[in-house]
Amino acid sequence: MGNRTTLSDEVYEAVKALIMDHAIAPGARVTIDAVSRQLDVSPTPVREALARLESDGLVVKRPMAGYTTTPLLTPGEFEQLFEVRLLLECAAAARAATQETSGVDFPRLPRPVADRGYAGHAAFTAADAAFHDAVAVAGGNPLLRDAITRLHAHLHVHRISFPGAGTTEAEHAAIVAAIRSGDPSGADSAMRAHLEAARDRHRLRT
Amino acid sequence: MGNRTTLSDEVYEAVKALIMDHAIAPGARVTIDAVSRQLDVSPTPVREALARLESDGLVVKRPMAGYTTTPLLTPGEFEQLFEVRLLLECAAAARAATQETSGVDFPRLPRPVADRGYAGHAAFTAADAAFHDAVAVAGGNPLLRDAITRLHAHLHVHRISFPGAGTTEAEHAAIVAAIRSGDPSGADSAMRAHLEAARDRHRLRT
DNA sequence: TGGAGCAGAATCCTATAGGATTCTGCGGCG
DNA sequence: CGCCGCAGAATCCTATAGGATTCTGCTCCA
Repeated sequence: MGNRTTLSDEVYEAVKALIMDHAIAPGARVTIDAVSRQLDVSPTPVREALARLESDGLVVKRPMAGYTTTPLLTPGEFEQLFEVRLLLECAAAARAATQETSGVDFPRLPRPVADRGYAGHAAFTAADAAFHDAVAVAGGNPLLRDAITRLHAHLHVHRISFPGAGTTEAEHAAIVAAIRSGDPSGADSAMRAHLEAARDRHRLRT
Repeated sequence: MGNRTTLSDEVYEAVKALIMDHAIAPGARVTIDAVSRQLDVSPTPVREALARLESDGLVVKRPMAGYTTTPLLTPGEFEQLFEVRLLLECAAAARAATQETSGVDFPRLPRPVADRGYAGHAAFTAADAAFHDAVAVAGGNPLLRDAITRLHAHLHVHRISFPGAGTTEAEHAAIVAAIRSGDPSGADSAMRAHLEAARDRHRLRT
């Protein structure tokens, strides 16, 4: 079949989802055989997927002793993550305001209706990640976007604290408005305000 | 034997060196079998190493069609890279000036002797990378340091243009002086001046 | 009681084999 | 002359097997 996706890629996504869903506890061992049995594939693609996840910083390898998931972000690392996000994402938003973005679609968030359980939270996280990625792309600097992507900010934040809806959508709208009106410093400020508010929202729960 | 390094890691470093040395041309195909024969290992660890290199952005995978090295940076991407470096490394230098760094060793560059051979250039690149990494570490934000590392800036620059010694050592000394005297804005400026000068030096040769 | 030592089991690491897919060169046709 | 289709070869992807290393639990001794 003209399947354009390889088994290694599917395993990669599956294991990433397992980590995100807390199906694998933070700091727990990830045995290759266990994953291969659970997903009913051979160890080879699992090994390949774990190698990539290690580069992503989601698991760590100890030679001859297997992989373990990275522990949750400490409060200090949480602050460090947002410090880097402020650096990169504010710059991307400011750049986006100088670009032609009339045809760009900035995804909206799902309505923060009453708790839909885990699935709802996961969908919210995914939509928020999509919005931030859209801003990064609109910045027009692919290397900057890659640097933002490799932070895996949403994944790490999701692991420690399921996002609260709050006023996120309004903050997003303010960012989009500043970008579309061609106001770089306004976009920078709006993104900064949004990230600092999000940081405070999540910080409350730790 | 208590060998603390696994074959996959050695292959990873070996292939990275091959790319850096232009032993594998930019944009050329990297066949798993060829690498495994050349290094005299089985394809499995090669596959694992290439998966990691793909996460690093040094090779790209096309499903069912193998890996190819990433092409050289275009002039546009070169500018984008330095834009991100300015964002991250200036912030790291400024942070370093607020930290206790009396015991930190900032590596010096090798004397820019008339050695025009490849080994000399490679040593210069390695020493320059070590200096910039030391500044990133001194910044005290491990996540910021990781973001800088993942840019693989020195590797990409080395591929397109062997570094010219120039006045690099003097610029480095200015950065160290600002950091040690606890002057964040001075460190930021010094790093900015250094990166912009380096950018211009390399830009001349493209 | 607490720590060192050892045997068994589990796991990892590497090598090899077989089916599926893609790439390449050549001939035929418009 | 240029484009399409096809067969052979090369390559990739996955599965399985065997040797090497680490982890675990128990026993023994100070």
